[in-house]
Amino acid sequence: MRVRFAPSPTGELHVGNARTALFCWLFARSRQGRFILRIEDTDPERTGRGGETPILEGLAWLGMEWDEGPDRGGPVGPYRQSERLALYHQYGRQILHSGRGYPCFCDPAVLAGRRAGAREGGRVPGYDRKCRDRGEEERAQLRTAGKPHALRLKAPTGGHIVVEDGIRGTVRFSHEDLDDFILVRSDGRPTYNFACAVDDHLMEISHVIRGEEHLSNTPRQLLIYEALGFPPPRFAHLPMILAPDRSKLSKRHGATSLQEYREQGYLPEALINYLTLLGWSHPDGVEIFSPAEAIAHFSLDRVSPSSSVYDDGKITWLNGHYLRALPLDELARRARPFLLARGYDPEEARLLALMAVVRDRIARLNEAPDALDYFFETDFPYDEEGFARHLGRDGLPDLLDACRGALAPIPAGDFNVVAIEAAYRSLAAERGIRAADIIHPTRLAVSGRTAGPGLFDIMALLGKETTLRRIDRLARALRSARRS
RNA sequence: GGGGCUAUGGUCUAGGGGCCUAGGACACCACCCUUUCAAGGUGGUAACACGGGUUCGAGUCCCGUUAGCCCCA
Repeated sequence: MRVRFAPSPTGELHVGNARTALFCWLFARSRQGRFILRIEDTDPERTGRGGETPILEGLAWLGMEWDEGPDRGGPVGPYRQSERLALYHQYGRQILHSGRGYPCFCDPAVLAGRRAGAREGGRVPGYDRKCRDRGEEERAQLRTAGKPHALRLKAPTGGHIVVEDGIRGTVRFSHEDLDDFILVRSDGRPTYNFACAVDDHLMEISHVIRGEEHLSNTPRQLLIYEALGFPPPRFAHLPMILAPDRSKLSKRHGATSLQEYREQGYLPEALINYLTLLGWSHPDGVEIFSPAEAIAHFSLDRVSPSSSVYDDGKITWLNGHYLRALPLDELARRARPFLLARGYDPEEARLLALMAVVRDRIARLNEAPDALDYFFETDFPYDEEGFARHLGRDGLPDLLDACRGALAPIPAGDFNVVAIEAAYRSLAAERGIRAADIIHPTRLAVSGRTAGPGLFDIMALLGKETTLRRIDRLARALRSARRS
């Protein structure tokens, strides 16, 4: 079993491509096969500045190790199409000499214009086969005249061709709908279909698993295999991933590249789990599982044929789940860079304590700096609504003074959750009020917020001195706000 | 314009003729827990695109329509 993932080096690994790679990988691993990486870089327009590095990094980040590829070689290299040009030319000549193809001298610009015209006129935009029946003499003449030419396949004109798809079953295409398409352009570059067929054969690919957008290309590739006398591989076309509005997933829908997911604090284990669920289902209906678990149960017949809409809510939920499942030190290790980016650089022990207190309240690592900022900032603002609400309570500044008084006797070294809570509960009891009546204003005082971790946890983490200072600060702010 | 693929709640899906008064997950709503917010627990709302067939019986098979997507580009 040999399966390949063949991305263009666009400078980023798109989620759709990542999912394709994932299913190829799962399939290969589930069948003790080889997972091969091939870079399709013959089209300069699709070959972005970033190149292939982000793609390799993305795959590695998700934990999909490949057995052969441009960076590590293998028995059937090279693994970049740009380094295989001679091969395409060689097989192009074979097709030409065997009479299964012919040189086409038509001007590409003229053909493009005619295609556009045909489309508007409501006619079939296929090639009219003008060069198909030229005599050898005429061809030689044109060639010596230096006229540039492309190589076209002499496609069958009657009957039909059948694609046996591993996910969709039998798909029939009529030969009439396939024209004499180009194999090698006049500038020497192979077309996608040609390079793909030649490479898949030479690389001994047994299963071509790719996106549904290539299903319509498959009969063309089958024709190439036939012309070359190659036995065709098996095919399977994966459903596409759509944006919430059912259009193609693009940047305006948020994160689309793995790099972006990483920057937003998604965990690779959550992403890979989510992507596996997009189009495949575990036979036992389980939704949370490891790659190893997926490999153990993976099969193409559990892949759904219909395209799926990417659901931001679900991946976020899954990420939160994995975040909570992480051992605390591991969570801290992963969160550290996100905190550092904000200039927060706590000691290890403190970081662990902070993460313990927010881990249930964040779904992505990049939320950590916001969730923890008041532990690092001193002049944080107060939540407006919260401040306004407390402003309306008579005697609150005095009550805050009482809170301070209740906390003051606790030695700084014993300023822990138990001691603080005891002090607050007895203060509330003494005054005959609910603990909540002092807890809420205190929360606003120490964090500026109305929501967050348990108040006693926050105070203990802040320490006695900072806690008291912040209680004073709010009391002062309330008093001056009431005066004005 | 032609060809192809697809069609179960808002979303991901289970289902491959009777086990379906259509199951699970996310989201949503309610309740519980609780100092807030989360997390967690419990419960709930919500779907077989439409129309024809085939069959004793169709979400499941066939045909058409519609819609979405893909390819020729």
